[in-house]
Amino acid sequence: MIISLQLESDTPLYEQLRNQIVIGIATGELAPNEKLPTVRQLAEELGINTMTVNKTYTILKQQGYIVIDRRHGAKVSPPKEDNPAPSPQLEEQLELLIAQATIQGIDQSRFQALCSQIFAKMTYRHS
Amino acid sequence: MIISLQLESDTPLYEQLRNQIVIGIATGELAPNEKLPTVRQLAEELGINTMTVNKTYTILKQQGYIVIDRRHGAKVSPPKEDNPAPSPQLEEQLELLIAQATIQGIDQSRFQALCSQIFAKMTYRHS
Amino acid sequence: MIISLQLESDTPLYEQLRNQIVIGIATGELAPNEKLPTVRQLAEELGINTMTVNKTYTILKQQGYIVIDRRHGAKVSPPKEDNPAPSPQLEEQLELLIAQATIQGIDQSRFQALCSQIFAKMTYRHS
Amino acid sequence: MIISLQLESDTPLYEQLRNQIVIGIATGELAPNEKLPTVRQLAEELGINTMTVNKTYTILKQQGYIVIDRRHGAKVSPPKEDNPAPSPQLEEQLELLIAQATIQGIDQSRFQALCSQIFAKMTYRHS
DNA sequence: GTGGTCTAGACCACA
DNA sequence: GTGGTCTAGACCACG
Repeated sequence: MIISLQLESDTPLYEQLRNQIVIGIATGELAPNEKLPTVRQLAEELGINTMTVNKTYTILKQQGYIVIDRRHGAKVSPPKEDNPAPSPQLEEQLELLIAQATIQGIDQSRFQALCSQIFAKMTYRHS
Repeated sequence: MIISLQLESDTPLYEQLRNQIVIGIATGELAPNEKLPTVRQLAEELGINTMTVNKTYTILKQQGYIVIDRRHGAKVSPPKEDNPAPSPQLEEQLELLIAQATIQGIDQSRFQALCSQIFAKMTYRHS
Repeated sequence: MIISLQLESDTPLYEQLRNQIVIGIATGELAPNEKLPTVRQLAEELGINTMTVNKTYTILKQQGYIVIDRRHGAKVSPPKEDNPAPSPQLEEQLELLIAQATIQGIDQSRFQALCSQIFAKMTYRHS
Repeated sequence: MIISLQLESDTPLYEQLRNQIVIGIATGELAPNEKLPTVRQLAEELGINTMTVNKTYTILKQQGYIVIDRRHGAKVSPPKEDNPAPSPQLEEQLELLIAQATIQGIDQSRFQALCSQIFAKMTYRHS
């Protein structure tokens, strides 16, 4: 999996990293129960500090995306059951996103098409 | 227009303010070419520092949501022509949002329904 | 409020600190909405690193014990409503504690007396 | 006796194992002077490293819960005489637990009821 | 060899 | 002046 960090960005490194891993999980590039690279490996590979990677892993663990097995390191969490109730934060963020899209001149059908296109990339399976 | 800030939130005040104004524009609560309160008025009304409001206005201007006329203060930008090409940032944010939704167990149809629901809320206020 | 850390202990510093602050809140030594010392102050006072204190504050914030206001630093959270449903972890920890007490030869009435004694120290108020 | 370990838990394996054995002793599931399985047996049964089990036994011995006889292996210690003086660690842990409960909004009567409930569960298994 | 903890010191974002 | 982020490098706990 390819990860690219922008050092000049205003979003912190640990958050950029977290986001890319989350997307990796959703697209299936990182399969459920797949082992993630060790903190040190990833830190060296990305040219950043181990503690930054460590923080990312801690957050991903807290948010339930990964699981840390003391014997084998970090693994992707097994998939969740279907949950039809979206979290309030998700709704809030989506509302803001739709507001911005609307002002940009993107109407509903265009937006829904964009969603479909992104969903097509996500091959996440609930096996 | 009612603006409520959470002083204890993780998102900075200037960003909360920016987001609420963006939503206000999208819903039509703030009409195109409508005059916004002055920095000082808004700061006092919200009980926050003028520099914070100033930063918000600067960002909104940079992002094209408002125009600042030295003589008449800040105004909401005129509406954009229909633009079928979404900005890269929008796509990126939407991708992350959809990734998180997918992992939460929300499937495409459920997500699209949520979008429709939010669009309906906006259009309703609009008219 | 007096805080004493044991550097030789096997419980990490940030956890010792977290525990003592929690007890401080419960006893009322730290009142609701009271301002906590800044990260730097506390770090210097205790002779430890700022990041250690920072980690403690982050955890306390995540667990809802404190709230971080960007303008004024960290504050004790306002008191919770009465909640008669104990968390599963609390039950689990209490079960282990009671098991150990039982093996030590402490019977139920003695244990309950000990609880009463500790409760007497807690002057926490739901104002 | 059934022992279930969570490999992904924050609490180390040797500690999980130690806790479950302590509870087993308190409930009477493991009777005084009962022989425990050998380190190798238990390790194989649980699918973990022998060093982990070894560490658990060492700790249990240090804390007086078991005695290790080189000829006959590990046995549960004989019951203690009634000892009305709780250990300082116990008090400390209980204080922290009660502090957390208090802040959660659980009052004394509710907490005492919870204690009674747990004592009842233990005594029930005991008899 | 893994992640967890801690340090000393630096710079930045926020208000 | 506050907390947030990041670094380089060290040591420890766990298995």
